[in-house]
Amino acid sequence: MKIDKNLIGGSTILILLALLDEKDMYGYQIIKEIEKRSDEAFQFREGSLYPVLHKLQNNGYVKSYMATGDTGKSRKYYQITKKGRKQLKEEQEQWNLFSLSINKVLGGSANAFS
Amino acid sequence: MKIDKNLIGGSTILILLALLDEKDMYGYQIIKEIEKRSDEAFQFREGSLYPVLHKLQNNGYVKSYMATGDTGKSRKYYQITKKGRKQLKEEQEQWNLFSLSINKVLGGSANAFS
DNA sequence: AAAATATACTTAGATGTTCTATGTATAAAT
DNA sequence: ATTTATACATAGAACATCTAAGTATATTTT
Repeated sequence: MKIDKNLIGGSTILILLALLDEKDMYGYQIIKEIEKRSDEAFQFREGSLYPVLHKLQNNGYVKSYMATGDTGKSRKYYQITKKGRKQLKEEQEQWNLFSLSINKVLGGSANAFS
Repeated sequence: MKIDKNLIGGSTILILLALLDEKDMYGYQIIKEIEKRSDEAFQFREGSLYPVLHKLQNNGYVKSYMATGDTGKSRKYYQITKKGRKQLKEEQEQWNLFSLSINKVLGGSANAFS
C-alpha cells in the first residue's frame, strides 16, 4: 500500500535530516533509499524532493557539494549541519509527541486500531 | 509543547472520523475535546476545522442536523455515516502503516529516538 | 445593568506547500 | 542504436490550511 501524500508531508524534513545524519547523500539516492527502507510505502518524486532539499539548504540545515563518485556522473551531495542536527532533534521530539497525541485522541475510541 | 501544524494536517480526517465514531458532536465541542484529549498538543481554530467538516459532509462521510441541547444555543451536530466508517477504517490502516514506515526509515539512524 | 468573555458557526482571501509536467544531460543496458 | 536508469532543476497548477473578519447568543464578571 502507498501512503497518502499529505500524511507524509509533515514529516518530510524529519526523514531527510535523519537520513543525512547517517551519511552524506545525493537527491536521487535519498529517493531510492526512502523507498527501500519503507518497503515502497513512501515514494517521493524528484519534483517534490529537490525543492525541499533547496529549502533545507536555504534554512542552513544542510550544505551541499558536487562530487564525482565511482561512476562518471556528477552528483550533488548534501551534508547535515550543526543547525540541522539541532533541528532534527526538535523534529524527533515533535514526532514522538505527535504520535503519542494521536494515540491519546484515538484512545477514547473503543475500536481504534481494531 | 504545541505540535507543528503540517504534521497534524494529514491526520485531521482520521481524528474527526474517530471522534464522530464515538458519538455525535458539534464543531466547537470537537475543538475542545481534541485539545483536552491531547493535553493541548493539538489545537484547531474554528476557521481550520469548520471547512474540513463541510468537506467531510460533501464527501458523504458525515451528515449534520441542528439541535438545541440543555442550553438555549442552537448547535450543528455531525454524525458519521456508513461511508464515513469505511473511510475511518482506511485512514486507520494508513496511519498504522505510516507510523510503522517512519520508524523503519528512521530505524537505520543510530540515534533515532535517543 | 452593563461590559466582558465564552460559546458557536461561517466564509473570503492570503498564504504556503506539494505535485505535475517538462526540460536537460549522461551512463548503462538491451 | 535505442531504450532505460540515473541525476538535477524549475515554472506553474493544484490543493490545503490559516488568518482575519463577521454574526449572534449565553454566561460571567464588574
